Amino acid sequence: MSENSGSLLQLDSEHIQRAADILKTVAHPARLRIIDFLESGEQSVAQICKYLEAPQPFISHQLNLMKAKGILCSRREGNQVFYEVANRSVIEVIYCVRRHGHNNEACGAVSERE
Amino acid sequence: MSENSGSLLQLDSEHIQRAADILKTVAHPARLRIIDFLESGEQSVAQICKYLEAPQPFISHQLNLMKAKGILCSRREGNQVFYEVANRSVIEVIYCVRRHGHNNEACGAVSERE
DNA sequence: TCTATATATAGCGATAATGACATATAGTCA
DNA sequence: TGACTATATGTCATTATCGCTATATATAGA
Repeated sequence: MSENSGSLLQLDSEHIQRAADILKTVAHPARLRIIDFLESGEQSVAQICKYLEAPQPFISHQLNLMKAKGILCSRREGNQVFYEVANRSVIEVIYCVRRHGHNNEACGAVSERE
Repeated sequence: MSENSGSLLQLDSEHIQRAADILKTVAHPARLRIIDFLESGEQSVAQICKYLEAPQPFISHQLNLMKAKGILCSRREGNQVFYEVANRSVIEVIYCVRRHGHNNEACGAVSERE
């Protein structure tokens, strides 16, 4: 009855849309590096800026994007704001992609042409 | 010395870029559904079109995008072309995202506002 | 209150992704 | 060869994303 008959991942359209949304948000070099940096624990905006060597408004924007998607959460302490990864499973996603990269390097599966 | 000191995921800029690229390609409802559909094995373009109820040029475009990134691979048989997932780790990525979705549903971590 | 610091938001031009459509190519069979 | 089926490609308007700059807000301390 459902549109996903035959789907082993059991993704209905709602889950699909949500998954695409999360993935799209993570699929950005700066945001990946931020998540990577936060993997070891929370960091202030200033520390993240320093680590990525990027302007503060840019970082703030990326942080807010990820926070809006529930990927990060934040905590204010004085006039600093600390961000951390809200859900470890996002880290897992990146691990998977990294593993994918390695597998592909190994077998040279990147074929741009036929 | 490297730019990723402190990074536990050990992603250098090359890997970061590649990971972002893969994720960006996967981060699309139609492409997610295609991967989902192909999870159980190869399918022809026509079968994928039927499953997604989408026009053939649209599906072909999505398939070619994913093939170019090494996510899918294809095989011609007569005048049909069969596509399959080139690397199981992409499936893992989707599993992770799905798990992420579930975790977030459970704890209601999606906070659009402060 | 004023000032300094830390962070967030708004506006904008450039660029890229999306999806629809028309058309081209490849293979099969008569 | 020609007709037919299956798939791929090109064009294009719309929309979304990107990253920069200027500015706004929030907090702390004097």
